Amino acid sequence: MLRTHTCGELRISDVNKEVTLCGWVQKVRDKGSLIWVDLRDRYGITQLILEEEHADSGVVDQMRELGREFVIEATGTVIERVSKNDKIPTGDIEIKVSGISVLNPSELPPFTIQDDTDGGDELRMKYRYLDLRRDIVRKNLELRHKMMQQTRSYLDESSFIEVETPVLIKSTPEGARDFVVPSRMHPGEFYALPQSPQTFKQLLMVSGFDRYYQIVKCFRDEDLRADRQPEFTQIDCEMSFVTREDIIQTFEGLTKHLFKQVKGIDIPDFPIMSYADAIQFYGSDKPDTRVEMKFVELNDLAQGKGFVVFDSAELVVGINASGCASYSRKQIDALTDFVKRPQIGAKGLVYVKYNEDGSFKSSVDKFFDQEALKTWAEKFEAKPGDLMLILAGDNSATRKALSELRLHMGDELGLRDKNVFSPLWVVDFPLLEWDEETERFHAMHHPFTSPKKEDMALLDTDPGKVRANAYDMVINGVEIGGGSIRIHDQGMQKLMFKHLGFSDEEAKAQFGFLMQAFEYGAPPHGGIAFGFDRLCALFGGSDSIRDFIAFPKNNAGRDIMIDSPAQIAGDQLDELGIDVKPSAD
RNA sequence: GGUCUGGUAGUUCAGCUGGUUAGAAUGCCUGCCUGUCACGCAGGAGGUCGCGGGUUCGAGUCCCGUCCAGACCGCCA
Repeated sequence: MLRTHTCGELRISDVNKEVTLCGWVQKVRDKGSLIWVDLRDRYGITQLILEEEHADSGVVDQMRELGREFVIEATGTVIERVSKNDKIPTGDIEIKVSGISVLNPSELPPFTIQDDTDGGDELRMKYRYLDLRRDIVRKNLELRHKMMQQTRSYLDESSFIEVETPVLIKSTPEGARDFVVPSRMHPGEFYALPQSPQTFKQLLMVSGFDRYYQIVKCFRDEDLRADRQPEFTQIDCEMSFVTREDIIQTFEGLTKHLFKQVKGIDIPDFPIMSYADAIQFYGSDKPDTRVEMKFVELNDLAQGKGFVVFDSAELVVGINASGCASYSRKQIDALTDFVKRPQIGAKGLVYVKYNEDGSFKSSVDKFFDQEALKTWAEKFEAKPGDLMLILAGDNSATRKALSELRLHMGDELGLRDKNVFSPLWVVDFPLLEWDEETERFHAMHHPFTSPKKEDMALLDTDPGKVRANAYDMVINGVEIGGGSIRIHDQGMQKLMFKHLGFSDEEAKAQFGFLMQAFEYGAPPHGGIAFGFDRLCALFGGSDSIRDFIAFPKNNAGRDIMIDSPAQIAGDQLDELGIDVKPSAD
């Protein structure tokens, strides 16, 4: 070992020890006859000191030549500091340097290696290896590591077996776009990277593994977001001989275990909410329940009074913002602008102020008298001092818009605290969703999701009404995990493919191996998959998953450090039997 | 595919309704400093204002196009 200690471990009790430290030069402070160097490694910072008078002049010169991020080895004696620094754990001591050697000099880094770095995102990503030297980014990866260890420990103790499934698989037309990989040995044929190990884990259930998990990379060739990367990590799980309740119990347990072990927080049992309720009361299938403000529907009270916006609307619905009656005209105009943004697309916003004196002031006073507005307030359970915000229009678009407004008000009122965690299960999703473009149903979750027994009869009469044995875990408005009880009966699976518009031949070509497996004794089974990157970001208090991934891609799916994706050489293309069209421009 | 925001010194940014030689902070370089730890003090270097075109006597500033980055909508079984 080049070093005797790390830069984070020496304390006052180590005084007089001869030590050798290795690390990166964080900072040189040359005070003339006193020179300090902050030496940094993964474990912390230790201060080196040299007194010009009492030191070898060669060492002094070497010390003066050090630059930021030089890698050095320094030998010396641990001494107690004259003036201590209580901001760092090693602040009581420093190393009186007797010898120093530069293991490797460094170019001047393009940004400062500090928590409050002066570097912008693009620069940080281009020099990600330097960015990862920063404390806060490294801590995010340490958090990720801990989450991974605790996940494995919990699942291992619950008799789960981690099994690796292939990464080179087959493309399917359903769902997200696949990343494809050309095959050299089979020109014109392609592998696909898995969007999830779904079919393989179901096959493992057929094989009798009973409890499977895998912390696994998955790939989707879709547009990115702050919380979406083209390659991402799932905690993928499957269990046999279970009901929905068993899955919920097991993985609520995993989540509570992680909160306890990683954050030291005890989380009470998760509420269970139906998809229908989530949409009705929150306008979203992933409600942020840190915020109250449930939707209140006003069609019965607000329609037929001559206000054409309400009268012509499919839905009149609002929320009550507690204590916001004091909002100024300017603030309410800002809220109106917010809902009118093209991304939200509401036509306008109706407000009703419930003044402290018990009177009402609204933007629809022309159509509704004080008595009428009082009945609204009662329905909202509003109190004097509250502000009711109401939208009207087409059912689903209006709910969506009000959901955005609800979250916005939650932000304004400071209700979306990063240190508060509000998990819940959303269950009974629709099995099928009508797709206007292709004019057919497609599976909301995936085609292996089982319908609820009591809704089976509707499959032929009203397929859109059939509910699935599916569940999502939602925390603070983020979809953290989702899964379902699967179909294990080949007849049922065939029926499902039929409803999804697959011909027998197509179903066989795509998923024949699964249908065949179901003929050989498939146990009832179900599972769940967690978005691991999102879970880490949630635990780390961030909306973006990028800083919880060592080497993430940017908004356009590009890695600007290694500059990928990139073209490949012509003879590589030839070998693969691929012709690349010249680009359209 | 679309909407919005941004691109000016190594870096983070300011630069108003177009008008002398484009600024600040920080970083960097030189010198000074015996208790610094966001050290301090003095001095210095550092710019194709993303790129292309246009309007104008004159463009960092206005217009058009384009590239890059970020957030979002569509998309994400």
